[in-house]
Amino acid sequence: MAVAGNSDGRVERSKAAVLAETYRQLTLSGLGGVSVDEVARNSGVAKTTIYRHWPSRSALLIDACSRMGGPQPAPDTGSVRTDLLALATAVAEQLWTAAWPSVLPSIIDAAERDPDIADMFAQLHQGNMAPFREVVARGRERGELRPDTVVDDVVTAVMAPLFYRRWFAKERVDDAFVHATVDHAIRSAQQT
Amino acid sequence: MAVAGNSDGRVERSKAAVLAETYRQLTLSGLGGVSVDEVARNSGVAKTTIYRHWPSRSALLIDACSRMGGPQPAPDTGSVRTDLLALATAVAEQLWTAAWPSVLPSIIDAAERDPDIADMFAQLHQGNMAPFREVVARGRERGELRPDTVVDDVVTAVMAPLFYRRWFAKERVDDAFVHATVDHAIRSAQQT
Amino acid sequence: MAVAGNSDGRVERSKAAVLAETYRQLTLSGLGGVSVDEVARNSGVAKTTIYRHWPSRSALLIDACSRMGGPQPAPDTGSVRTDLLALATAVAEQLWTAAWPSVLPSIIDAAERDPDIADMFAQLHQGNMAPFREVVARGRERGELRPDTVVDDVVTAVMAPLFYRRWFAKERVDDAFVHATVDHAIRSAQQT
Amino acid sequence: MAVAGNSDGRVERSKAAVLAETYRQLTLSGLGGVSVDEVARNSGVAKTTIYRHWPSRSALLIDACSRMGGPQPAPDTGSVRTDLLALATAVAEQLWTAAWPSVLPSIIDAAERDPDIADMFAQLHQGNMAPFREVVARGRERGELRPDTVVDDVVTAVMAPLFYRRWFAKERVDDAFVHATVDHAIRSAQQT
DNA sequence: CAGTAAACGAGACGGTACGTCCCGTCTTATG
DNA sequence: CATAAGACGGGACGTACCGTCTCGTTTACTG
Repeated sequence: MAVAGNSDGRVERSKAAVLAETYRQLTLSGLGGVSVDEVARNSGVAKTTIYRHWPSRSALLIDACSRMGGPQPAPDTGSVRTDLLALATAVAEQLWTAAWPSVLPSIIDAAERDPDIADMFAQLHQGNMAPFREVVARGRERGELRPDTVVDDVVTAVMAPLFYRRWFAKERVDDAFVHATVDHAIRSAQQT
Repeated sequence: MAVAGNSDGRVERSKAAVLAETYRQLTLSGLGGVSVDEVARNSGVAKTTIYRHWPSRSALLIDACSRMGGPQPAPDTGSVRTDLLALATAVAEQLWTAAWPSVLPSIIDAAERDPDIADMFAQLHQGNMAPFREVVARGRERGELRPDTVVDDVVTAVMAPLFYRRWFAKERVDDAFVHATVDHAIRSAQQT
Repeated sequence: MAVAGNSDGRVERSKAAVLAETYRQLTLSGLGGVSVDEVARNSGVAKTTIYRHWPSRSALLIDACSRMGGPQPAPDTGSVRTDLLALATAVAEQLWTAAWPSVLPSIIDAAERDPDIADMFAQLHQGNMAPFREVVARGRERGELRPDTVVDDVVTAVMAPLFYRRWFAKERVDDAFVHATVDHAIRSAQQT
Repeated sequence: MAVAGNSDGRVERSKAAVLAETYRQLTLSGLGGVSVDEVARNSGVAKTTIYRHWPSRSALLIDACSRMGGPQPAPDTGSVRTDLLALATAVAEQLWTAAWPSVLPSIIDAAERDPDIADMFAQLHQGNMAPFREVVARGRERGELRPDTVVDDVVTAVMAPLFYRRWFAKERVDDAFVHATVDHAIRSAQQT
């Protein structure tokens, strides 16, 4: 029967090749720099095939984007501060060195007008923030933070300055900045 | 003499019509959604003329963007907190209601690869933040903030959460959030 | 196999439509009056497609021109004079009534500067003169003309006055003129 | 009064500069290769001024063309044959070496559709042929040619082969060809 | 010698064409 | 039935030219 049709490995191979090339262009030039023709040329997969697997350029971009920035594991040192510091330092490092952050603005831009992309980005960001939320939640349960602490507010307090510095101020953050930010965020959730 | 004479108003009229239409498209679809042909069609200005005034589509976009978000006047109530609250509330309001914030991500995206656009954006953002910087500097001089306060850090502490909520979390901020953020930022600069 | 398969008739249809419209414009306004955009508009074939089949406007013109003035069959009445008269009369008729002769000057003009067009025109004219050459050659073999007759000289003697009258003198030739010209040409090749 | 207004030499100077540059472009690229903008650039005369003196590009071209190929003086050796030979040899020489013959096809092409250009060309050609007509007429008066000789037919018989060889056959004519052609033309007008 | 009118340069303007690149649809032949 | 190959219509890009226009300056003749 071969109902699922996965027996023929071609589909997987095509999709993989297309996504790989799409990802490559994505990191080079952002969402707007991805050309279906170019993807077809460089991946060796025919344009027809691409449009068979993804209904539109947009869908392909969504698919490729949603695989970006694989999930960090949440550290568990027993201290919110240490955990958050580890996570924040890693994110700060990536924000200025990895390829994928340069794609974020174009995704956010597209999300501004395309609900599907907005959904994808929400999920993507949700995934990326998961370790932060987990670490904060654990800290609250351990009593390090006030029981009425709103997890997202703490996460926001940690992440927002990093993103801001990456894209609005152009200055790269150093360890001191990350430390101060994390301390600041925690203190807010500890104060009476 | 009067060689440079602008007495022929055609240039002004053309430029104005083009910039207006460009701005319109900009707020509708971001940087990537602006088409020179479309601008020509809707503005009644010939494509040739557009290219006579701006050497490239990019230059036109830069010009149009740099006129966005006119400068807020800096309030001076005698209290940093009140001043910052007023400014932050206004910005928060605009972030979710005005047309131009939806263009920001596309600008930031373009800036990621185009140095000219990066420069324009730096200047634009500089301009938009000026009142904040002024208000904070005044507070520091009045002794409301520690003398070693770094102005930009305070501004970052106020703005970052607003931007983060606008584009990463999709939740609109309320007055309570703005208050908390401003208080938080000020407290950091007051603590011993 | 059949790799090259022309089974998809679209190419043929596109090419035909484009060439037809090009020919139409050609006869109306000469080489210089053919506009690719106009051809695209009137033929219903997209400009992109036109440039897919011809690398440049020039190539399209060359292609369209080289199909002009289909080959006359060479008559064979057994007499050079009768044969030549028939051919020359037909040419004279066409020179003043058909559409394509009006294109010749623009081709000759272009050939003055563009070697590709010069080649095309040489071949085109070669084709148009073929029946004349054949008829003269046969007459020489039959002994009607001296054995050392240079075929091209006879053809020139017949054609040159017709062309001259068409474009330099504006007077249309009549049968008497054609007769005199042909007789004259033949006599030159018969005299001792 | 100063009605004629020619006292101001600027008009003459402008016209001369424009015509010179036009002529230069004309011989380089034919009628179609003349660009008013380019003429303005290279002549130092403003486009406005050009259009002040000539109502259209076409008019400028007509003006420039009509000054081409200054009038040959008609030789008078006392023999039609010698006179014609001199003239024909000179023309043959020019056809392959001078600059202006390369413009003729584009003029003829334009004449095909533009009556004004047709008139200009008729007059131009008339002027160029004048010496030939004069020489033949004198020969007829002297009795060298039959009294019922049609002048234009003799001129045609001499010129047509030269033009034909220049533009249809690409082979340059030699002295022998010119001699044969002239002899041939004269003989036709002598025969009973 | 001041005033006027023509000629001029500089260049803005709307419009059409050029040839290229991309998008998303389509048609066909091959595995 | 997935695929490669590629034709197709459509839209945008940035450049060149055409002929019209507006403006301020120079030049020469006038009163």
